This record gives sequence, C-alpha cells and structure tokens, in this order.
Amino acid sequence: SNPGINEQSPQVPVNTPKKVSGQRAVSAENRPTMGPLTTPKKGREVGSVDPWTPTSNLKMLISAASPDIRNREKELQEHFSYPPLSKMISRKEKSLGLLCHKFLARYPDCPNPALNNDICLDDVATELNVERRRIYDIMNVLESLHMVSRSAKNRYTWHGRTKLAQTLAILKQVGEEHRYGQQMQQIRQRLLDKEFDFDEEEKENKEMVVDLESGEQGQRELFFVELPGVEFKAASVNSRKDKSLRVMSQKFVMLFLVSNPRVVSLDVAAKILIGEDQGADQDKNKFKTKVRRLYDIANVLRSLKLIEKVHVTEERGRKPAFEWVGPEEFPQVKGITRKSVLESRGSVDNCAKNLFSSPGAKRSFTRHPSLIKLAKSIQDDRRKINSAPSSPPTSSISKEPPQALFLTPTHEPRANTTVHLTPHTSLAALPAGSVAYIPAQCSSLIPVLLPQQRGGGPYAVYLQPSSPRPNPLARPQPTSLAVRSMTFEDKTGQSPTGQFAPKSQPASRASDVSPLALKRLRSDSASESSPSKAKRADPNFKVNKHPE
DNA sequence: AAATCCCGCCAAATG
DNA sequence: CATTTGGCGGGATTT
Repeated sequence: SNPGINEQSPQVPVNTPKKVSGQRAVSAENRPTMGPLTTPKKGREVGSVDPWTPTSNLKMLISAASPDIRNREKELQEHFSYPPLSKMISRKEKSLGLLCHKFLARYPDCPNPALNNDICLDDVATELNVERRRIYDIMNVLESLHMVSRSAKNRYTWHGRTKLAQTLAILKQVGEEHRYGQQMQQIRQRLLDKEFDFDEEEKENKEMVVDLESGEQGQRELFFVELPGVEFKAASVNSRKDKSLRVMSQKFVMLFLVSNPRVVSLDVAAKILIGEDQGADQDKNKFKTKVRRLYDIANVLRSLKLIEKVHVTEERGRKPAFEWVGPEEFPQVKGITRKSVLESRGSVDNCAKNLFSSPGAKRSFTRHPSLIKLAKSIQDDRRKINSAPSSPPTSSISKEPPQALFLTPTHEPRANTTVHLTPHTSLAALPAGSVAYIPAQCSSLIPVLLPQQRGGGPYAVYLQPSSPRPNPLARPQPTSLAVRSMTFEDKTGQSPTGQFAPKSQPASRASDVSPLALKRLRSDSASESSPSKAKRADPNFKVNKHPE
C-alpha cells in the first residue's frame, strides 16, 4: 500500500541505480508502486556508451528545465517519464537525515512493549523507497542507542526512546571513565598548536608527547553497550566487526556527554574516534572516511533531536561542529563487574590478539574460526543466561516518561561529576556495581555485565582495545587552551525547531590573545571536566546555530 | 574551496 | 552457495 511518495516531494525513482551486477543488493528494490511515472529501471546497459550514473541522470533532469539537453534527454525520455521538473529532486531530499525522519515517524517514541514492535527491513526499505544499505545506516546508530535491537535476520525490534535515558547514562559514565573529556582537550590543544605553527615540521610525525606503543591494553577501549534485548537467540552483538558505526556512534555521543560546553567539533571527534593506530598510517584518508561516517551518524542523531549543527570559530576560522541538545540528566547507572567471565574471556582474546595482532599487519583474526566460535558461543551463552534474572521487559525504569526527557538545552553550571584521575578511583567511588573498568591486560571485546537497577535487565559493555593512552595518570595535563581559544558564534539565534538557542554568550572573541603566546602558554588546567575553575566558563565561545 | 554526504561496490558475516 | 550486513571511499552537491 502507500504509493511510497509522501508529501509533495516527487520522489521519483529515476532509474534505479543498479549497476552492472544483476544480483547484488537488489532485493527489495524495484518499487512497482509508482503509479503514473514508473519506469522500472533500465536493466541493461553495461557496455553502453553511457556512463550515466544515477547522478548524472538527475543532473540531466534538472537541466531539462533549461533549453539544452537534447540527445541525452531524448534518450532518457525513452526510459522514464519526468516528474514535475518544478521541484527537482535534490540531494537534500535523499539525505539520511530525512530518511531517518521518515523512518522515525513510523514508530512511537514510547512503544508498548507488549505489542508487535517488529521492524522488517525489507518492508521499511520498500516503503521508504530506499536502498537497503541506507536502512542499515540508520539501524546501526539507532541500535547503538538501544532504540532498536536486532531480533532476527531481517528483523529489528523497536524500542523507541524507552531506553534512551538509561543508555545515555551509561554512555556518559563510560565516557567519563575513559576520560574522553581530557582526550578531547588534548587533541584540541594539539590541533591548536599545529595551527599557527607558522612553519615547518609538517610531515606526519606525531608529537614528542606520543604515548606510543601502549602495548595494547590501554584503558582506551572501544565498547558497545549492548542491551538485554529479549531472550531471543538473536545475540548478534559481538564480532569484532562491531567496529565502526555502532561503536562510533556511541563514542560520538559520549563525547558530547562528557564535554562541558556540549559542543564537539568534527575534527576532534574524528581524531578520537580514529583511536587505534594513529601513527604512521595514512591518517589523511582515514580521517576523511571517519568524518564521512560522522556525518552519517550526526544526521540521524539530528533526526532524533539529540544534536544540532553549529560552528565553532577559532582564530583560524570556523569549524563544523555539533551541539548536544538532548537530555541532560540521566538515571544513575548501576552495574556489577563480572570478573570471572570477564577474565576468562579476556585471556582468550589476548591470546588471539597477541598472536597476530601487530600494528601494521592487521590480521583480521576475525576470521579465525575456532577463536571466534569460542568467543561467540561464550558470549551467547552468557547473554542467554543474563536475560533470565530480574524482571524481564516490564517494569520500565519508570522514572521519567521518555517524552519528558527533553529539557531545555540550557546547561546550567551543573558541574558534571567530579573528575577522577584514575578509573579505579571512579569505580571505587561508584555506588553499587557500576561500569567495570578493565585494567590493562584485557584487550579486545570484553563483555561486562551491568546489572541494571530495577527492572531494566543487565547491560553489557563490550570493551575493545582502542588506542594509545596507556597510562592514564602520569600524563602531562592536556591543557585547555584550545577550548579557550574557541569561539562559538551565535548566528541568527532562532533555531528552526522553535527551541531557543541554548546558551549563546556574547563572546569576547579570543582574538585579543596572541596565538603564539597562547600556544606556548600551555601548561594550565590540569584535570579535564571539572577542574574547579580553569576553563570553566569559556564564554568566548560563539555558537553558530545552523539555520538549516 | 570547503563542507557535506549520497551511492553503491564489494568484502565480511550469516544462514 | 545465496543473502544479509555494512565498511569504505569516489565524487557529486551544497555552502
């Protein structure tokens, strides 16, 4: 049902992009829907002289409005019928963000757990009229926020925002334990330094301050917070492939949750997310790719109204960034460490890891049947067991109705938690269980159970080695100059969504400070997120609300 | 020119 | 082996 096209946007399936491959991801494509202007997709081509990519077709269609397209147009006409050229399809209309919006519109924020919140990939793809691939993108980040969970092969289960608060709470905590705040500062500083380094030493060297080798462990793991998803076998969850999107998304969110002005610039985020080997590898490309992903993630986060696009302006110019506009308060996280399981697993992984994971040679031992099998089964078993205790699905955390989660973006001076210099400290300080901190040794994928407080069911955090920063403490303070030097510009206060601009301090532009002086000055602010004063107020920030 | 980011190839992961 | 997932990056679009 549903003609597919919603609104007025003439979502014309201009020729299905399908390439030569006749069997690729095709599947549910060919929307036979399309009432009037149809045109299935010209199957053939290949040898054709026309390198017409779908894009060029679009371009062509657009140009059709102007007088000069002839032959090509003609050819196209033979295959398709045009939509009202008046409103030509633009890239915007095909954005992930919009797609995500459409997707979200199909489900309630707070679904009734007793109902069939099943999501069928094919249906969605078909109904939204998009390629499957795109749905995966959305699902992946939604999954990272536990708004959905894979229930079976082509299936996902919708959870909406029911678990969002809890998830964010965990992400924030984990982010704090990893001292992401500090890392960000460090990177900002580094970038800043490089900035007006009015000269030389380009190359790709890293700094003198390199942590280097960090063996492997390093408490800078990667993790993927997993949800108690029904006791289905589903499992899914692990696989070291769980790198990227899912994990990246969680990390990205974490960055927001631990940074004080809840603003994260793309480059900084990308740098941190790159983690792992940052040394001699081709950073350039890697960075670019990372940024692309970040945009993808950001788009859905934006659809979720969790972040907004802004710009931070430093002396050097504007940088794209995003600001958190989602919930600011979350339920406390509780959990318990499962040493036993944890350790056993850890050792296994270590073996594997040490066995063939040398920096350069990224032997994807992902393939190693035995190891993987083992790890998997263990995890599966564990998860199976986990879902048993406590009250299953029901008894939502109650707390606040998901809806009410959105408070004013205005972040008041609420010093977010005191900083712990060592994860251990923080851990100790934490009430009951709380997230487990995995000291060195354990490297890849270390499942940790986080028995959730009432009713929730346990959460598991999968840790995975990530990058440098072997010894957290003992690190020269990162300095926060970078932050200080930033300026958020507030452009046209109003925000499209009617929300009012969060904070937007006048900003005294930091221009008065000599860059060089600043640069050389680095030495202040010790801790990260809440060193009494120091960077506290970074009023010289100017945020550029992106009008969209 | 820089910022965005769509598109879809094609390799893992799965069944 | 067929499919399902989903890295990844070229290059088109927007800003």
